[in-house]
Amino acid sequence: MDFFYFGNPHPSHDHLHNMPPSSPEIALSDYLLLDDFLDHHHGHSLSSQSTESSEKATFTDSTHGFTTGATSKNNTNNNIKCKNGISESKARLGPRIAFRTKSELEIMDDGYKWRKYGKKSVKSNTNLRNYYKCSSGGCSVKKRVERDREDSSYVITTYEGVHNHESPFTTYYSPISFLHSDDSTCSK
DNA sequence: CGGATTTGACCTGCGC
DNA sequence: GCGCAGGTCAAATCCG
Repeated sequence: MDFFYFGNPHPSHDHLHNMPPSSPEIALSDYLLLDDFLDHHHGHSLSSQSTESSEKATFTDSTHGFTTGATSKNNTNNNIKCKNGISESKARLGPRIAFRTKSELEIMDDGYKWRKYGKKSVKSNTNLRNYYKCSSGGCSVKKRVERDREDSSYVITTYEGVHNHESPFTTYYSPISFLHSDDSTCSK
């Protein structure tokens, strides 16, 4: 089981900077560290497992690896597709990371460009689940976005895989600079 | 017109 | 083997 302190500042900062002036307040509230955990607990337990006091997340090297590693690419290349490519989806793309965000918006700009490829209602959650793929060529990272079953004001975002490219966001915001700066000092 | 989104169909895995 | 649930595909549609 992979453990990650999911404290990558990119999602929150980028999101906040890209919010329109009229957007409702959004606060990162819960970071969920999971891999196989997700397979057994689904959305319902996710919310109950999360902690309300985890606003301060730790930014670690593993998080950096999350953005720059190449394992997902290798996995994809080595995988043998069935005729419609579904087997690719069954192979693990890499670490799976989920976090819960209090937001009225489901789409959070995390610095990457995502293409929506599916929407589904699932039994474990009365809300619809949206499926996204990274739209960067050769990058097979996926994410699922769904509203918390018990509290629809929260959005559960699950990332699966590792980006094999830099976020376009890093052109303007270096991770290093984030590590050494206050939140309040972030600006474009 | 090209890229993004929608949505029904299809596929796979799993439990019974 | 069958049915269900979750995940993905791809044609149709939308939108800038």
